Amino acid sequence: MSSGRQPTVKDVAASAGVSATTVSRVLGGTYPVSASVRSRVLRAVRDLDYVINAQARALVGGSTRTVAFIVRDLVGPLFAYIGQGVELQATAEGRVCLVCTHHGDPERELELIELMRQQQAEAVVLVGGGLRTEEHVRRMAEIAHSLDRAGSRLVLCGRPPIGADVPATVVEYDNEGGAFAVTDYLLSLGHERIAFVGAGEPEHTTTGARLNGFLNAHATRGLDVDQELIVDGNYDRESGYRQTRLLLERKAGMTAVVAVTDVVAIGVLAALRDAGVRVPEDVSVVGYDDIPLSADLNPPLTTVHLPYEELGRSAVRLALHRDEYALDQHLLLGTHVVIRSSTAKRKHD
Amino acid sequence: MSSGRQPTVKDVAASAGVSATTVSRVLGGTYPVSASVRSRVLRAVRDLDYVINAQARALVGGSTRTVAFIVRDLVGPLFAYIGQGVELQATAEGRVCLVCTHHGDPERELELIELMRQQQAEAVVLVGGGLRTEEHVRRMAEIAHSLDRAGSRLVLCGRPPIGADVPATVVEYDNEGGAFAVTDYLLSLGHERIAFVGAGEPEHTTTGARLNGFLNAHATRGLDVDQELIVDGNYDRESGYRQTRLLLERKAGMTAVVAVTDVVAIGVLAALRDAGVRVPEDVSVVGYDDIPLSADLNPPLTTVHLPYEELGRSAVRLALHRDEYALDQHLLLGTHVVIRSSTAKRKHD
DNA sequence: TTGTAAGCGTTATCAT
DNA sequence: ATGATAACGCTTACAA
Repeated sequence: MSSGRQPTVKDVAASAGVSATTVSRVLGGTYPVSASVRSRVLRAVRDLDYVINAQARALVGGSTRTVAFIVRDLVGPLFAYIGQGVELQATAEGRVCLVCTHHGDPERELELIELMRQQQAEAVVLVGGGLRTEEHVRRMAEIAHSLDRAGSRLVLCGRPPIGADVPATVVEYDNEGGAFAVTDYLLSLGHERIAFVGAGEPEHTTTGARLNGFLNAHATRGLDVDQELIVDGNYDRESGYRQTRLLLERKAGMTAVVAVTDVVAIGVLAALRDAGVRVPEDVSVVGYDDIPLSADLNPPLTTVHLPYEELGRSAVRLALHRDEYALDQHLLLGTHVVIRSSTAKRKHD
Repeated sequence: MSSGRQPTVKDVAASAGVSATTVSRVLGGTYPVSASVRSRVLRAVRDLDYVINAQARALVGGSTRTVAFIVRDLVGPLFAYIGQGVELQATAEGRVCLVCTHHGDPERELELIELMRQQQAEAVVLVGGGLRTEEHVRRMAEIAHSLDRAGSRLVLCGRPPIGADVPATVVEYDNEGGAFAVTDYLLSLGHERIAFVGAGEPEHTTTGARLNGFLNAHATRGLDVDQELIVDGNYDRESGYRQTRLLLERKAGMTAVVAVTDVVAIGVLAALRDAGVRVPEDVSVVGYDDIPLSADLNPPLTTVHLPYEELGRSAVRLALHRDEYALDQHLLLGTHVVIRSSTAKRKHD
């Protein structure tokens, strides 16, 4: 009965007493086939437990119906939500998703794009911010052209465009505007010494833009920023914790903290709590991203809301229908401040 | 110069003045090639910006070097961490990851497995619990055989085995044992009326096993469980919130709550807080999963720790090296209770 | 060491 | 409506 290998169209054809072409037509549904033949074929398919070989189909058909998304990691809440949007839209459009993580290594990111090009992905979605160095941008532009030649599409999701004549789809949210708004909110509460935690990677687009918004909010009000209050760190909870401890130890005297992300803010909150500093009575804290758990933190976190899922969905939608849109696709989604309980008016002492 | 299509081995061969076979050998590194030819080929590859077509290679080479993981959703913290483990191990083994989400729909889960079979995935990893109905188990067993015939491997990650002679790899953690331990801990604190929140899907393996552990812990001490305290719900935060409100409204009089997951526990905590019930002074709360944020909740949550990442890594490792292991692969990873601040001795009034 | 030819499983083209 | 044949891009005998 069953040999060792998988049944192919030929096996099905033989079993149904028709040609391979006919089997293909029944399965593809692209062509008229007589009812009797159709049912015989379908029966053979069931009997043999046949499934089509997607590789072979892609080889001749042209498209793999595959979308790739490349992300820092799967566990960052923000990335996960954007990834969710990517996956949902891809599935809705009948595509399969490939996923890879680069753990913050830009070199690895480039390798992964190459890998996805080998996989003939229809679109390669880069989720989250990236490096902004001249070298990196240049290589990214080259890659965009490579993908374009291959009929694929580079999509920057949560990252600014990399050049006017670079074939890429860009879907970003307003990092600078959101940071401006939330900083301005703190200033309006009377805070004058506001720390920025997580400025460690200024060439990184996300950090850079958020830091700019922070600085601009001060500049707009004619305020100077004490450089002592702008501290390093990456996107980890640990980083927020550590840097806040350092700020406290060196008696920086801030009455508010802007964390580069909600996850960092979680570390900030923990450090303050451990040091016996009350939030928001003594120090106000804000985050960025509005990850779903931020309302359940202690205290609930004031932050900037991002349309994460919409971001992922738009990225895929635009990339797959790029012929229907303008050539230089660029979508900037809005953000808004969500006020919870981690912020309060500055207490004048 | 460049035509519209992607360069192929033939183009590279022509450009380097060699045969396609030689190009393949250079790129595959599987065969001796003279240094001069090698460098000419590599130059042509760079000049033409050639990348190999993974589909075509898979078609002839046999393997796609692809691992699929199918998960409820990407944003559930536990799933994300397990998925992270899957992705890490797959990458470490030189594989590419396909990812799909079924949003809790068992029917959809089966469809996705079929899709992954078409994609010729080397292994199909099902992350998280599943249905335990006779019908579902039967179909799952069939699928395991189908995949096996196709040279692929079904992996159940966080789900019990589905039969002795079913070709599948199983990596689970001790749901029942963990639930037993954490319930026992609450009983040892003097609690007698303990609610179980999230028993809505008893045919679901995860819920079923945890509920069993909860009941056994009582039985072992010869205690009866008031059925009123076992309430419905799924795995959402909202569910935990809603069911807790109902418990309070109907004055169930519990002094402790076991939530089926940490995410549900977050809802429980929120509902208690909103009702002015203090945790742990008035009511103790425990979760399950030990998601990374559970230490940052208000108050920090006592819960059961799972080796999430290890779970995902083992799943992939075993599946890809199944020839080196026993045929019936079954790994049961341990869990342990993590005591934080959401639990306290029952106050006798 | 290198080249020729066949074949992987599918679909598109051209017959019939 | 159905079938034969070529082609997709690659690798692996087999030959030289």
